[in-house]
Amino acid sequence: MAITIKDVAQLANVAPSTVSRVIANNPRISEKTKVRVRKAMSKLGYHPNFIARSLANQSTRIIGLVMPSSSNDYYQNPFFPTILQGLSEGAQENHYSLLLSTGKTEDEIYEGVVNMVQGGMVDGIILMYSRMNDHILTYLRERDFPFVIIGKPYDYIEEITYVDNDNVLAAEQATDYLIKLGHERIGFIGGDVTLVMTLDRLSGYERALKRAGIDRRGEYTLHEDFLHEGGQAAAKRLLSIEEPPTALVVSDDLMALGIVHSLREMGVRTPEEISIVSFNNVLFSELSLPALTSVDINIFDLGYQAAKGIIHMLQTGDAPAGTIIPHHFVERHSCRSIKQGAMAMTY
Amino acid sequence: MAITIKDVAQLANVAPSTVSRVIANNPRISEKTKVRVRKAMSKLGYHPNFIARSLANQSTRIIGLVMPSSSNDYYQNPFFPTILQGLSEGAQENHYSLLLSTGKTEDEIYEGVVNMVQGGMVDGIILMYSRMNDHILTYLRERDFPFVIIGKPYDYIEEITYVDNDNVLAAEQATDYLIKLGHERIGFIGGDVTLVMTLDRLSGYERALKRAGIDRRGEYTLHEDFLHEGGQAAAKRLLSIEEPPTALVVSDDLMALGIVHSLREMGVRTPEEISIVSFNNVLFSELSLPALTSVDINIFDLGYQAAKGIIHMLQTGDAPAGTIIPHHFVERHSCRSIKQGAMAMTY
DNA sequence: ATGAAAGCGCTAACAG
DNA sequence: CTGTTAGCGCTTTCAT
Repeated sequence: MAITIKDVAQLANVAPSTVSRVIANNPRISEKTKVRVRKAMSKLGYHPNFIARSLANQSTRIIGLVMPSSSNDYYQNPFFPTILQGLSEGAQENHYSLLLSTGKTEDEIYEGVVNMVQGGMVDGIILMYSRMNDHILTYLRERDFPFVIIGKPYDYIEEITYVDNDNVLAAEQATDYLIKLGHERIGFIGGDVTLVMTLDRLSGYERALKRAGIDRRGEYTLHEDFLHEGGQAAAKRLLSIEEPPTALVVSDDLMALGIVHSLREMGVRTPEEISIVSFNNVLFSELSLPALTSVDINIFDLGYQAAKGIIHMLQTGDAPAGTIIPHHFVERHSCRSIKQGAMAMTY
Repeated sequence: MAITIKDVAQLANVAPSTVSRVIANNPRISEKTKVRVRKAMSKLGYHPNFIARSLANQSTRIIGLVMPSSSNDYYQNPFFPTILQGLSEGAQENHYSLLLSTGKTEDEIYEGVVNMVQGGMVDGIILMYSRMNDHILTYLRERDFPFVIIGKPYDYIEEITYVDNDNVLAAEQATDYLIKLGHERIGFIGGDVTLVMTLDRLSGYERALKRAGIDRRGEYTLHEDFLHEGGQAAAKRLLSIEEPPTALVVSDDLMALGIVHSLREMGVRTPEEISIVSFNNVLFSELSLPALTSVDINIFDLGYQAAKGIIHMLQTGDAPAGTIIPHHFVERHSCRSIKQGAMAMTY
């Protein structure tokens, strides 16, 4: 058995409650005894027991992290660790810890969250994604349990604290960029259609086309899980269209890389024959060939602000509204102008 | 206040301890009362409180995860999330949770670990790296606290439970491969030199050279943090050598990508002018240009087995020895043969 | 300024 | 088979 508050109390000749007060740095304890107690603590190598404290306090200073159930893809994407780094830093600064949800299927994850919440393991939850009709979100709302969502809520946006980019605007700008380069046959390759992020980027894409007076073609929009097939399916589909697009807006760098790769295998070169702009600007976007033109969404900040947000909620009790993290466009070498007479922008 | 065991007891007309026994599915309770108690539980929506249980049991069913302090690089590398996925799956299967260490500096991390351990927050620890003279390792050993290390222990290898690849052999094979292709001027680009993994790969590289009767040249071995500079520094250094290497063994795919990129910018093409074999075989190794020849070290398994290992230790009390995860060589297009008369192996 | 005592919710002897 | 009781280690009234 480890050193407890009682051992310290005994050595310092005070009551356990006094030791507790010293730990909390209660001002009603005289400096003298504080010093004496602290000496006893370090002499014994005392360390407070978190579990006991949590039980008494009804608070653990632990934040639960919930990942989407399509975890395989999520884990593979550099998006995930970066956001985790942001969360970690935000938590650390306020002396909070992070508990990971495990579980592969949606049910397993749901159950895990219920255990975390009802089991009193966490003071708050961060949902690392936003999707439509999410059971977990509903559950947390019903119980009125503090949570922050990374991404734009699908419903009840006024009542939920979230951290997000302006994905509609970002996608609109990305599409605009392609339009300015002279492209009209522009496709959109999205990720998981149940994620609000995907929907937002799609509507930004549509808005840009509309404003430019370009008709949107159904066959130019693809939504699938291309990570594992490395974009093969998407590439084939695109090339089978009679009038294939000359440019693509791709919802994610890794997907973009897969598509570039597959198209190349089928003899279509980027950016010579097809221009691509993608999202996230992860580290390898810069290192790939061609280097990817990408929208940097400040992934780290997304995590950092989410951590700050939930901690703020827990400490003050009030729920800040949505926080929008700025994005910026990073032009590299995966797009070329197809205006008549323009120079090719190649690597 | 939430529903407690007492509420259930009252409704079911039994003592709290009986409810506790029903939760534990104690065989000494009659089916009748079990049913009655369970009915009461679901009627009230009872959920056991983890904290209280942990305090009484002196066990949390939580495993602490410790990442290296050079976290920036670590987080950026797809290695990290994949290993986490393995850990997560191994934990989930046994109903354990994962607590992340936060903290950027070595001191912060150390303090975090001490809090986890002495605070009773975790039953065991997984060190996600192995480095020489690690304070944390020493601390855990001194306290005789259960832990598993991912990577080969630098010291006391007989006394520590670990999960690792045979990195020496893997690097030897990778180097052999290049030698067989006719290369003699082979360089080695390692990562953090305090990581045992780096040392092992270096010695495998040296062993292969030695066996082939090739003198090792000091200037062919580079150790730096190339992630952020995208390999610029390494590329420059290599090209400044009078007789630059014709092939490289690179300790990590992401680094390899950075070097390929930088060399390309300086006019040196892979694999035409320089062959590269790297490690880890992360997803984008296949998608990059050229696709990287890489040693697949089964990252997921590394994590999965580590989780299994610590849980086994916790449940049985005995400490399994080292587990070696097999690796395999994945030949792609980043190397070419330079034997006289041989065909170039290009993409 | 400090001590005594109750209690956070659960488990585990010990009785019966 | 089930109830009683005493903790797990800490916090927090309520006294003094």
